[in-house]
Parts: sequence; C-alpha cells; structure tokens
Amino acid sequence: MALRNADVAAGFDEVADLLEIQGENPFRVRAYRNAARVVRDLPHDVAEMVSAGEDLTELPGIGEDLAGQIERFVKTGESEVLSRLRKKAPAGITQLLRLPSLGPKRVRTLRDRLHIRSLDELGKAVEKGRLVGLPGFGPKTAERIREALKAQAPTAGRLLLAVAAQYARPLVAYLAKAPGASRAEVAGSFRRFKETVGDLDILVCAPSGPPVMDHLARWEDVERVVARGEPRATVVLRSGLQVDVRVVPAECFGAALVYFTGSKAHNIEIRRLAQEKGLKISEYGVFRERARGRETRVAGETEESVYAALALPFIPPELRENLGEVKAAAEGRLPKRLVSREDLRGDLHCHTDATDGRASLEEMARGAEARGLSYLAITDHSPHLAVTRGLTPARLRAQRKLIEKVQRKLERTRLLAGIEVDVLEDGSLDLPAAALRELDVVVAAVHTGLRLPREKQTARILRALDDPNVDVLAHPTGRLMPEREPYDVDMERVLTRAEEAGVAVELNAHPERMDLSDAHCRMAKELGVLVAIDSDAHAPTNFDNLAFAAGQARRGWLETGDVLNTRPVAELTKLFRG
DNA sequence: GCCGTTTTCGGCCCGACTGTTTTCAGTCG
Repeated sequence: MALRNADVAAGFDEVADLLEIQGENPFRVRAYRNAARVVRDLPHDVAEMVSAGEDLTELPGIGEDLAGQIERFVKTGESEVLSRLRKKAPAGITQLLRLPSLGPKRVRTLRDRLHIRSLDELGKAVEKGRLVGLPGFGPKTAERIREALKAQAPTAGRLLLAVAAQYARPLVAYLAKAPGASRAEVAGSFRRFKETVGDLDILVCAPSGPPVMDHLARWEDVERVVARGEPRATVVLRSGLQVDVRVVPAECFGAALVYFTGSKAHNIEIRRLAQEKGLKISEYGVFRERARGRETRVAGETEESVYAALALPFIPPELRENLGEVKAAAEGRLPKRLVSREDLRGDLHCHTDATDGRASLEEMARGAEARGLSYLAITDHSPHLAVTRGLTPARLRAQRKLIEKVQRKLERTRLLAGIEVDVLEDGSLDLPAAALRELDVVVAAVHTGLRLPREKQTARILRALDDPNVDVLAHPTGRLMPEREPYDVDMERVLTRAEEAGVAVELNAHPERMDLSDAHCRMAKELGVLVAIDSDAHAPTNFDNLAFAAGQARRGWLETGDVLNTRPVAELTKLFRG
C-alpha cells in the first residue's frame, strides 16, 4: 500500500513538532514544516515521482537530505527520523501543541516537570491545579487550557468558504461603517479563495483603533473578546468562528493587506526577496535601511506599491501560496488574465425537481437568466441513481418537450438538453448510446462504487472518457468536505486521457465538493485539458456558488481560455460535435 | 535543513498581545 502525499506531509509535520519540543534549531524545524507543506500541495503523487526517478531537489525547500528522506519514507513506509524521535518522545505529546497557549516551550516544561505525555494526563494535572506555579504558567494560562480541554473542538474545524462568506459579508459591511473607517476588507485565506477557512482576518482602514474595536465588540454575533489591543483584536462569534480585526491608517493599508492576506509562506518569500534588495517589509510598509538604524518608508499605501518596491507586478491573492508565483512574477510569467465569475457565460450542470433538484425547470432557467447566464444545460440524473428517481429514456424525451416549452418564455438564456449520466462500476454508461446522442450535453459522473481500488477506479473512469458521447467528466474525485475523502484514482492518467478524448473536466462549485482541487486545476492546465466550471445547482440560489469556484480556478492559475464555459454557446456545441 | 551574480558558511520574516515578569519570554498569526 503506497504512501500518499498527505501521509508524508503528516510525518514531516510530526517531526517538526517533536524537534520543536526538543528545543531544536528553529530553522531546521521550519525546513521540515516547509517540506510538509510542499509535499501536501503537490499535484502529483510523490511516491510515483520517486519511482519515476524524478529529482525531488527541484522542489522548493527540498535539498539532498530531505529528498533522500522522502525517498526512503515512501519506499519503506517509515521515516527513520520520525521513528528515532518517537522513541525519545511519548506518543501523543504533539497533541498538546494544538491547545491554545501551549507552544513547544510550555509543552517541554509540562513533560519535564510533570511527566505529562497526553491530553488525558494534562486534563488530570489541570484539575488538580498542578500547572499554576510552573515557570511560564500562571492562573490565566491554566484556566485557558482547562477551558480548551473542556470544549475539545466541536467547532474547531475549518469552515467551507461559502459558509464563512455568510458570516464575513455582513460583518465586513458593519465594520466599514465604524467611526472613522473608510473601508474594510476580508483578507486571509478567505481573500485567497481557499476552499475552507479556519478564521476570518478583517482589515479596517481608520486613523484610530479604539473606536473601531468598540464598534466591533457591539456586533450582534460577537460572543466574546479573546484579545484586544490598539490596532488589533480577536473575537469569537457565536458560530465559533474566530475573527481577527486589524485597524490601520490609509498610508499602511496596502502593506497591511498584503501581510494579512498571506499566505504565510508567500509573506516569508517576499520578505526574503526584500532583504536581498536591502529592504524590509512589515505590515506598516516597505522600508529602506539608512545609516544609524534609521529607515525610510518607500511603499505601503497600496498592494501594488508594495510589489512594485520589489520590482514585481501585482500578484493576485489567489496565487499567493509560494508555489512559484513570486518567481513567475519576477520573470513576467504570471497568467495574463485569470478567469473570473464574469467570464462564465453559461453553466453545464444543474438539476430540477424531475430528479433531486428542489426547483422546477422553469424556476431554474429563470434563476440562470436572472444571473446573466447566456446558456444553461439541464442535466438531471440517470436511472441508476434510484434515490433521485433518475430519468429513463422515456422521461428524458418528455423533459426535452418541457425544455422547448420553457425556452419560448426566456429572452436571454439558451437551454441545452443534457444528462448527468452515471458511470457504472465497469465504466459503461447508465443510458443507451441512442438516448445520449440526442442530447446537447452529456456530463458523466461516478456516484457509486466509491471504494474501488485505485487501479479499477482509474480504469473505470478512463473507459467512460473513451465513450464518444461524453462531453464533461463531473466532480472528478468525488470528495465531499469534510466527511468524504476523494476516491482513490490516478488523476494524472484521468486528465491525460481526458485531453486525448477531448473531454472537459468539471470544477464543481458545490461548496462541499469544489472538485477539482486547485492543484488538479493547475495539472489540467498543464496537460491541456479544458475545465468546465459548473454549479451543480439544485436550486436557483446555488448558481451563486459559481463565484467561489471561479476563485478556486484562479488558485489553479486558470485563465479565461482554459475554461470551457467562457465560450459562447455556438462555439461550445461545435466542440461537442467535434 | 536549505541556500547562494555580494556567500559552500552563516545566515534564515516581522510585529502584536498576553501573562508573566520586574524588563521580557512565549505564543500567535
């Protein structure tokens, strides 16, 4: 059983945790953390890269030593560094780091003074009041730990982007009206359109902090204030979502926006670049060192000015992951025009109440028209998905009549007749070819047999791609966040075959799916596969999710030309026929 | 542990807040 990228990443993260608790060189710790991140975000299987003999030292932050470690890790299933560290450290001690106020130093104190090795033992020690009086532990710290242990993370997970947006938008609108505020922006992973966000980072432009913080504390959703200073505060909303608010004056706003948008890895990279140029970047601006410790400010009012000070063009937030964007910017190789929601002319995947949708065909069509979509494919389920009352060929023909009838009532949106046809376990399709040939669009999807072994799952999907009637492969990895992992499939082979067969792959905008991932979008682009950004709407409001999917596509470096449904409908039907 | 048209050794991003201090360490982002 092959080791996955996530396994390797988790191993290196644990190495970093254990080294940190030991008090190792922090830069060595950082090297392992960086390696974990790089491997986790890799679009290819690192195990396959190893067996193909690829040079892992090409990866950023991976040198001779780590490349060798990765190689042995995936071949033997074991990291010798990790095994060695685990022998010295009790299992479970890294769990302690997840608690607030506990970092490596205090965890070490707990281990050395009280021989605490697990959350359980920590809990007992806290209840007996044994923490207070240890160096670095006072009553407040002990109490915070006690509360965190009691709460044990019912809401500690990350929120889906679309869910976080429901909390972020009203709050940011409210903060923009704080006394003295001229604008407010959500930064952080939310602004980078990450598929999930852990907390909200909100930046408010105002001359003075305290009036804004008073205003914040009065927001109806605020449950408690965790920390509060002049320019910075942290609150927890009733939903459990943590919100960090930072107030900055106008001349710093750009620098603060860069800093608060992150990612952390991107910030470290641009600060390193700044150092090379004799500059220093902080959330207050870009500074040039002068004699006798004095410094002059050279940029900061806008994000553009910060990047310009580094001789870089503006880097869109969605690209700021330190996955090559800084180098690409320096060399003028950034994507010219990343795709946006406004570029999407149509949608090729939605459902109606004929199967599991919650709205009629006419309501769906009007919903699409109201949102400016110039075409919409009606793609209900096929018979195999019995729970949805999937369409038989006869019902499919009847739906065709209904489409023609509704079409006559529409002014600006062209309806396409389609189907989301099930890919059966042997890779054949759930409807006869004759029925599929009559349709404008055939979207193929796996809904059952999710646990097939990798080889069978891959072969099954490849066979479906070879069917000449298939136009789009829907939600290609089948994941549902947070509970269902993607099925085990070789995406590189799937995407390669999709390119050969002229089939587009879907980026499904359902908030729990967001399937393709950003890394797979980038892989699709490299392999020359068109991506269809589809809503999979089951109700008219679901069309609004397209904006989040467009954000994910930008994270995958996709430009307008890389996306199938940026094309006008005439061009599209030509592509399908061909 | 990584990395290099100023370096193969000596650096490695930067600042705020809290709680613990009695001038600052640890944590966090």
